[in-house]
Amino acid sequence: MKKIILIDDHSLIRKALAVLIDSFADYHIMFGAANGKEFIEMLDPADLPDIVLMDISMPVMNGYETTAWITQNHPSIKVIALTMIQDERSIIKMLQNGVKGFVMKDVETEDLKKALDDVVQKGIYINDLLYKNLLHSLQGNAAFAEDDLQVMLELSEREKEFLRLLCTDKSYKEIAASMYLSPRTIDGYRDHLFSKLKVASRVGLVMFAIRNSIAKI
Amino acid sequence: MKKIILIDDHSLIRKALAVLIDSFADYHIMFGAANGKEFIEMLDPADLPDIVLMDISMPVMNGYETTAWITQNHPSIKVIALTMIQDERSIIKMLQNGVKGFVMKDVETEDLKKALDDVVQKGIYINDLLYKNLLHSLQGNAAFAEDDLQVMLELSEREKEFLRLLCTDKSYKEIAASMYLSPRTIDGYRDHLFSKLKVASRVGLVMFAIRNSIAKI
DNA sequence: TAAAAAACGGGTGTTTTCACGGTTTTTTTA
DNA sequence: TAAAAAAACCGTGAAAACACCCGTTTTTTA
Repeated sequence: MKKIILIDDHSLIRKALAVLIDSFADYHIMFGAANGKEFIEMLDPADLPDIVLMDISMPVMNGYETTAWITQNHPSIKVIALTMIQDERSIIKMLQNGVKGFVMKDVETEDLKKALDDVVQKGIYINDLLYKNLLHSLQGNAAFAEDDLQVMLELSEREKEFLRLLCTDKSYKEIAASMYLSPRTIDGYRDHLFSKLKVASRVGLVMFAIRNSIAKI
Repeated sequence: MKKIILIDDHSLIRKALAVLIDSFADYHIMFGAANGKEFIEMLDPADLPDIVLMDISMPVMNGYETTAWITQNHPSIKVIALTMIQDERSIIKMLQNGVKGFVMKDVETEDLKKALDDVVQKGIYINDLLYKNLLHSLQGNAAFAEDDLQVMLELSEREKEFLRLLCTDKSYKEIAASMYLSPRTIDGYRDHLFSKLKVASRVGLVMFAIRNSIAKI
């Protein structure tokens, strides 16, 4: 009997997947969490799961960060990513953080079962050539934002929100209004990020936000 | 005997591909061009090729623009894209512009032959599941920069060069120095692009450049 | 070859951004 | 629960960005 934890901010999806997976003979759901932070709080180090099914985009602590944390702290846990979209950058970033498989959210029951079985038996699940290609192209591709990863993990939600707003035509004054903060505070955010991200202008911050998918293109 | 034209700014690649393709029994190269502009100038409307093998990144008139022109003006010509990288956005944009197949530049001889045969016989060449997936995801994906395409085609090389430089920490003064222009001229470029791209700040220009792959992330 | 368009350079003034110096309040954590 | 860390806040002045006006030269096109 393999133990599974679900992490997804949509409770409906958690519920549906829980029912589905509990119907499989060899698997049962330990619990579900709405995001990485909640997961870490609920996790009992004395009773670890075999597999974590993880959504990528979540508030508070997203799939990248949570996968990185699991790989770091509990490498025996296998992470399978739940994705809606087949975005190359997301997939590559999840692979870099140690994910062992991908399952589309609109997947058929058998495919989900196969993903679980494969990860248990082979340690990895590749559902089609797309990921093989990506995996392959990843190896020959050194031009990735490796350096950014550590910095990314140190950003607060408020800072990420600020970075998203930077990627618009808004002035700092307007951004301050959007965030219900004084323009002076925004100045502090900016100056702080300048030194944290080692850039010297708003454009530098924008480029960082884009590179790391904090802001949508 | 099918007629082929090669468009690639690297003359060595043109040469190599020409020799290779001329060795195939059923194909011969009409001529090669270094970019889209040169191709259009050399093209004889009374003697059109069956297939154009097109590089994506070229100076003066790139693969997107040239493919769009061909699809518009000579829809009977089948375009096969020559790519070095499997970048999702590039592929989607080429598909949107009417490309009929993709061939990696480091492809095996047989694969190139098969691409040509498939495009002649079936009208399309899909070398693996990657592109099937992309094609599929394209249909369900409305969130694409359709509106930008027309504007993109109206940008001069100098403007694109300027947009690339905008995506850095450089000030306008430094950009002017890089382009060997007066800061006043740069001001003009900026103001002109503001109205052309309907944005009101440097960040707006940067976002446009990123969206349309003018600047690399 | 005249007209149109694109590229280039300029002046002036306002607004925004950035650098540098800080303080106070809230939240974490040892 | 006290100390440390973080988040929020602020003033000033110089530098950069932006808005709006303008003319000249080169290239394209009709």
